Amino acid sequence: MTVKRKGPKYEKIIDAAVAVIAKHGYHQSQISKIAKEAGVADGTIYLYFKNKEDLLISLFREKMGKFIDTTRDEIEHVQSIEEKLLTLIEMHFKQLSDDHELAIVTQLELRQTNRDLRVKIGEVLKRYLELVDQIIYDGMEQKTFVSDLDIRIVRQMIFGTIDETTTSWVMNDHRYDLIALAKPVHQLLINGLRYRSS
Amino acid sequence: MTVKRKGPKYEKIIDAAVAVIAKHGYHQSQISKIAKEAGVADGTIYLYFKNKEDLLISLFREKMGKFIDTTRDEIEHVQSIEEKLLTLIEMHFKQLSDDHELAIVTQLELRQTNRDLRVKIGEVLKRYLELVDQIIYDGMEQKTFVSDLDIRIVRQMIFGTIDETTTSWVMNDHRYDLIALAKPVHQLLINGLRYRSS
Amino acid sequence: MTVKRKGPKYEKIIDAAVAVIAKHGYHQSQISKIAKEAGVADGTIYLYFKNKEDLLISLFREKMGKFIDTTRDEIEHVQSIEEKLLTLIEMHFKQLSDDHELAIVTQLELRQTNRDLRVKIGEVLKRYLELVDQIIYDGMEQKTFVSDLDIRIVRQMIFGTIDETTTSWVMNDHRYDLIALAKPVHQLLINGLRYRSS
Amino acid sequence: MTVKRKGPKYEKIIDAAVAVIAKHGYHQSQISKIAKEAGVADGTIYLYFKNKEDLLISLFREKMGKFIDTTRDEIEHVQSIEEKLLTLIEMHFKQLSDDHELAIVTQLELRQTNRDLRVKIGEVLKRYLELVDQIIYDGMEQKTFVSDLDIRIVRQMIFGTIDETTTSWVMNDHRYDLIALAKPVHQLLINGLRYRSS
DNA sequence: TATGAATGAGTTTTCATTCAT
DNA sequence: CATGAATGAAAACTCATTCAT
Repeated sequence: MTVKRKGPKYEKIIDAAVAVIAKHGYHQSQISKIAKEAGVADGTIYLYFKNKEDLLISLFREKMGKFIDTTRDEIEHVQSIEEKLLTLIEMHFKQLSDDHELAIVTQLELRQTNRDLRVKIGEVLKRYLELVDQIIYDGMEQKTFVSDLDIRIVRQMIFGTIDETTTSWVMNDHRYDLIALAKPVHQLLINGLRYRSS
Repeated sequence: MTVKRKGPKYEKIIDAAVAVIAKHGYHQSQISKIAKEAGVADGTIYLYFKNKEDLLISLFREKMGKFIDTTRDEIEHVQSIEEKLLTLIEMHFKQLSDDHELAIVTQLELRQTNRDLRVKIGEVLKRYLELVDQIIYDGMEQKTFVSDLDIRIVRQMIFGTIDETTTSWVMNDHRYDLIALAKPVHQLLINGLRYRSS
Repeated sequence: MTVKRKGPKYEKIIDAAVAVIAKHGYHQSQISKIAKEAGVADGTIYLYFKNKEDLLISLFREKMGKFIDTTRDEIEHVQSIEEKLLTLIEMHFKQLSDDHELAIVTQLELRQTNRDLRVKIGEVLKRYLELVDQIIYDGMEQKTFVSDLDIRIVRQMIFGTIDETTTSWVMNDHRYDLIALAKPVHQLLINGLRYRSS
Repeated sequence: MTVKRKGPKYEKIIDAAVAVIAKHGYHQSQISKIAKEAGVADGTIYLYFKNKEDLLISLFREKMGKFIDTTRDEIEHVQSIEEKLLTLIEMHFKQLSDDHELAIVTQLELRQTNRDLRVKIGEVLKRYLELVDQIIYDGMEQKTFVSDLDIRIVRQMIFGTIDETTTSWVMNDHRYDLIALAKPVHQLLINGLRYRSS
């Protein structure tokens, strides 16, 4: 039994899942609750998704796919490496600022899943990390960035910083303006901690 | 019914929990499995812990407590701010390198818990983040670090980078030397990404 | 989650509960045993009842409801107060004689439940006691009964006598004809203990 | 391993059981709680009682034994049959009025036990019912009471009425004077319900 | 395509009882 | 005599998934 991966209900179910998970938390998001929110029967979900894990991965894949595509498009439109990094950060913060529910789901709730699911989520994230890697690589190439460092470490600093910043913002109930943090975060990543006189 | 929070079995049960969770994953770590590993009866666990959640929080509190205390002691023994930050990173990497099971549990498995438990884990982590904050604060005071930035952002960069680096290492099955990454990570945080001629 | 309170399985489960409790006793009547007797899965019971307590209360309410309705109907068809009382007693004895399992459940097993459940059972019984009260009240009104006594005491005598008689019959394994006791019990309640010459 | 059935701790444990059951209810009266109330260790209870059921039966036997002995003594001191019945009722109400805790335990809590235990309780009660039977028998002999009725039915009326009256009083939190009900209850049992002109 | 009633596997926790000290 | 730490059996309930309609 193969499943349909499109149709209006496909998206409706995914959006319902995001809404339900954001509102009730991962462990209180039963299939029946998601089905009700989507306005379909429980069984209908299994016409579009193989099982619950498949729904969650699909959710992450669909939402992150658009997230990554949009980010990539924006990055292409700017020239300098430093600006590309700034754009990446801005887009990250902006897109999650624009969709609080999605932010809750990706930063908090979907991390409560089991190891298997998280491995698959990691695979989706790879495409995003490749974006980061490309910026780092180009920056090193043209000597905008220091080039004697392991690219993985740099990637972990950039992603770790962005991710931690976003998670803190979500855990503080989106109380402050996340987008405003893009510039100082960018500056910090570029210039580092060291104080330089003059 | 109040519980005993000490005695040889208290520690034995916590260590058993770490071992079982590291081996089988959070969701496959039933009380009966932990009891068997600890060499006690299921009911004995409830003489020392109120319930399963209490066991997990206690686990985190005990292990993180030592982790934080050790880190603080080491930091006090060095003078310069930059060295203090290096020591913090080194201690973080060293302690988790020395205990792969604990690394798996804190970086991967204990993050799969529900919101309530994670909030309590967050409270334990606060003491660690205060260590970080102190270094940042002192560094800004004495102009070792740039001082025009929000201390929270700096904290999020430092902790996010360390945490992401550690998690990647765990997800790659501890295949490489984590401690060796302390220096380059430290350098990166201090100097930032910018290439500087001269 | 709201539950369905009707359908063929609803009744089937209640009847299974009566049978299982009558046979194995209250404390040996696990949900799994009742489900098996009813020919449904354990989980199905929770589609029709909120929890085990809800099943037991529903059982009592359904069975006692019919019991009371039938009794009331019969009482209405007789004219004199004394006959009404006799009918009440006869109906009580007859209905439990006709359903030994129900007699065991209501007289012995359901009294082993906790205070909360017994309070709710008491509320159902109230409707029965109102029947008794009505007879007493009418009897006093029209001077068929002595009227200078507390109605509560009279009610407690009538109900206490009927209930004790029934319980004894159940505890003696229904060995004798309960219905045959209706007339002498009635006579005793009406005439009292006193010997009256001629 | 045989148990000691006397000594100061034997009584202390029984009294503790009454107090704990009256206060917390039958199902919340764990051995450990009773032991604590009695000021002994859990294990000590098993030096005096075979098991928990044995403790409960012993409790009932001790308390009911005194109850019955006292009642019998009082009955012997009065002459007429009618007065003997009145004395029985008065003693019943008086003794439970004097010990509210005991009243709760015997009327409500100890009835929640399983069939086996209740059978054994029934055996203790037999001695009490024999007292009742004796009064009925003598009353019939000397034509104070009607003599054409089954003695069991009369016993069930008398005991059922007294028991139901007492239980109602306990369930109404001993709010009214139980002893005051002895006379009207007695009168009702003797004279019955029938209104007699002149 | 869609439904939703039915399934049944799986786990935490309590507490009477034991027995080494 | 007395202790109290340790034992381990036992049961209600949830929810992802199926399948007859």
